[in-house]
Amino acid sequence: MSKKVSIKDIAQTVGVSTALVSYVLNNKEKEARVGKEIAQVIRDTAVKMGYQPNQIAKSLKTGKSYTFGLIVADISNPFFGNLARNIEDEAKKFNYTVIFASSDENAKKSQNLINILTERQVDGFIIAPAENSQDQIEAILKNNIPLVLIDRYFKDLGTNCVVTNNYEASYQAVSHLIEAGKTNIGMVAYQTDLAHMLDRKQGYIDAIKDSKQLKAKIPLVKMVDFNAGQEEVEAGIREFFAQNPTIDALFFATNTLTLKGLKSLNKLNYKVPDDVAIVCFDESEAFDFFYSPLTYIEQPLLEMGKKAVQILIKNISEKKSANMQVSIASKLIIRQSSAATVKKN
Amino acid sequence: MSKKVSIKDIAQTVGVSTALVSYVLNNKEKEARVGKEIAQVIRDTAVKMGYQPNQIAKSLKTGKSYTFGLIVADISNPFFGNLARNIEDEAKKFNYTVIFASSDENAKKSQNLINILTERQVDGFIIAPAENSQDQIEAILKNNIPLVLIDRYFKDLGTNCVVTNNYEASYQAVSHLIEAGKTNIGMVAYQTDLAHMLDRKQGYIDAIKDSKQLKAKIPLVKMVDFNAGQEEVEAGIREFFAQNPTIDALFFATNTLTLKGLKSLNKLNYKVPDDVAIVCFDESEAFDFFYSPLTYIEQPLLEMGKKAVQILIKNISEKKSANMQVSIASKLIIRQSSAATVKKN
DNA sequence: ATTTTTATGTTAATCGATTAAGCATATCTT
DNA sequence: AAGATATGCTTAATCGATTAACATAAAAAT
Repeated sequence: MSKKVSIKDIAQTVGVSTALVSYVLNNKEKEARVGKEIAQVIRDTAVKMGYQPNQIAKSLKTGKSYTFGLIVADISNPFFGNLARNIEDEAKKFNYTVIFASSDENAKKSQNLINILTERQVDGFIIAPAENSQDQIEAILKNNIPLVLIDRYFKDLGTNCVVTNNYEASYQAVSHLIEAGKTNIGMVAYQTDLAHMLDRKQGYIDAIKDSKQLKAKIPLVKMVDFNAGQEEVEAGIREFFAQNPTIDALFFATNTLTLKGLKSLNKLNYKVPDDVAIVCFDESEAFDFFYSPLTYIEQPLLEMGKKAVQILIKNISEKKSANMQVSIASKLIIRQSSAATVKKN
Repeated sequence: MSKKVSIKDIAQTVGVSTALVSYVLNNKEKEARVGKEIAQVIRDTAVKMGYQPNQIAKSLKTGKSYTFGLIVADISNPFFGNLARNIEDEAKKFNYTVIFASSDENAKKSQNLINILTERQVDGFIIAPAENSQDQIEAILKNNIPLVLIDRYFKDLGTNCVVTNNYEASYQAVSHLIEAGKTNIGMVAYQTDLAHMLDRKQGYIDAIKDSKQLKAKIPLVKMVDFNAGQEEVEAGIREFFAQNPTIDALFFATNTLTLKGLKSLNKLNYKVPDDVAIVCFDESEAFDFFYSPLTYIEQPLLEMGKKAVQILIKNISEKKSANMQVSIASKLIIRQSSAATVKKN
């Protein structure tokens, strides 16, 4: 390492104290009443010597790292990748940098990541919490580290969170299927207690129950494990149809489930939308290429990312947890996969 | 912030010096000849008080941040998201943490990110360099900060890099199209001087020229701007066909180009593979759902990510740049979109 | 000619660790 | 018994900044 230039080096070259250099380079000349000429000399010398402040030293002294930790389930999932990108961009506006980490929906990993990031003195966390990570979240709060949950949240924890209107969006999506004439709508969801998933489920259930059109108002939900691979999902769907042969529409709870589900339907030779209509939560580049373009719920990832950062920054600067629960509306994008049933005679 | 527990707090509680605490908590009891009993007391107290080392302070003293910077074009692009994930996992094995940033193929942004990360004292960089960022890379090298380029590289810079065999993979892919009976194979590529793209182009060109089968050995390459949206790509492809009406196969240079290209082909009503056969570099979840599943070049993202981290760690620990150029072979996945032409009569 | 201001700088403590060097005691050697 | 060795712990400098408190010379005021 070709020894980096420090404030001390500049001070020596110019022939002043390090204090002066610090004041000037932090634009505190006014408060510190630094002479105009010497200030200019210091600035010029800093540039000439290629000075780059040591953010680590700065952080140690000021207690602010200008970094936050982003913990998602899996950064390679485009849903989180997109979210991460929006968070990154917004964070940059406030001179913040983001350390990311993937928890794989695993509470143990999650705890480990939180520890690592805490040791690194992140100024705050943005977390899409894994199941059973409630204690961890509470611990962060107790340590007074600013925190915003994103995508998921815990009902009985009054933490900051930014989510979409899971219940309403699901309700609307399912209602749309009902209006399209579907009479046996099943839902495929992840087996989890995470509130956002329960909300989506409840939205589905209530839409079914509230329906004036449906004769059989019996919700049919197929649960699949979070870490289920293609085979498990396929087996689940096969079973689902076996138990409920009259299903004529499926509502998928996430993009990953949808992708595996569609592959399963292809294999099982179900035609969309004639045999089964489809609506799904989240989007995917792939949905545009399915032979019957998918109707999906588009989440406001840009707004969610932005908002999460803004709340976090606010919390950091005001150092009291304002506890904002923000819900941003999703949008149902209607396409072919949920086309109205044509009456056959 | 409920004041964090420091080594000093532990020292006071136990009634020893901070040095002793430091030695014990860093498992240097042997070297420092710390008494067995007191060591245990220190350890217990640390746990009881919930001590978490301040990594920032540690970094300042030791000069190692156990962090590296990952700069890619766009973390929301699944290609980079996947790479990032693999890098994250491998880094974790060495107790490293990753700060990520997206350069948007923009040299100015890239320089800005490099500065920010340098100030944060990252121990090393993994970069998928943007066009015209050669100087920046050289500057990092001159500063003796360990660096590994990934995905892309610069021909005349002897830096560490981990890439796939772009030339050979393209050559093989195009040869496959030729064998499948295609006679007018066009390539759609990004307009850039980045070596990996030139390699892909050259692979295409040479495969055409070396062919024994082809009558017209004239390479046809359509260039598209890096930041081209759907419309520009569509216009480009329309033009491409207008100028070369006999094109019966297209080789796309990246996943993003492919996605836009396929949408364009759909709009222009070309059928795959009958009107145009398709092969593309990179993969995408979407490729599985195209009506004619795509033949594509699968890059070894896991190996690339791992290798990049390993080289970086090695460079960091040995503090001399070994300069390894690693190329890992891609794999051609053949599916319907490049099916052999059936002779019509 | 003092005293007060004003203008400019410097000193030194501090953030939370690490670690070489030093200082007692105790235990061996021969 | 006297020096050598081992054991156990402390001191204090250091990493690269920030910043409150203090210092001093020149200009202005009285």
